[in-house]
Amino acid sequence: MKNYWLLKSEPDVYSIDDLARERISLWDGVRNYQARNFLKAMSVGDLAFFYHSNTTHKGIVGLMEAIEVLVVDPTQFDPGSDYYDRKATVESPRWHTVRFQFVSKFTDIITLADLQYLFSGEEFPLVRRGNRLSVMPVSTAIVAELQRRYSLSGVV
DNA sequence: GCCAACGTTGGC
DNA sequence: GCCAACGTTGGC
Repeated sequence: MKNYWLLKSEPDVYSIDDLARERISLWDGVRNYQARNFLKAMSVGDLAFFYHSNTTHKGIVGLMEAIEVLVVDPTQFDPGSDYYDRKATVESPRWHTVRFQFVSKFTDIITLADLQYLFSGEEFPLVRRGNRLSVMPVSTAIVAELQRRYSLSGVV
């Protein structure tokens, strides 16, 4: 059973083009427990929509695949990192994450405005007002609807 | 730049 | 354990 997710990133920090270039990326720096718990629930082979947040062109821009799960986020141990967590220890790390591989960049961005038009906040937490969650599941109903309306290269 | 909607922290 | 103050995300 393949699950679908959506992960937000500010393109100024890390964009779909960065992932397209690097091909593989460790999704480090998540410091929210709900988001982390979703990361921990991912399985190898799961697909994740890549969402550009906090930018002029907000929306889903591509797709990536989980290739390694339950990876200990190394930035939690690095005092020089923005994501350093002094309460985390190597013996009992707090933050686990996922390594992703680039799948596709969509020809056309699925804009936030489109998503707001298509889905209610009930259906899709992404479009819920004030929602800040950076990692969330995407229901199969939403995936099907997106597939019906857009050509989503890489979505099966 | 504003501010809604949280999540976290720390005093008690 | 409560909750006020503070910090952050992210749309607008």
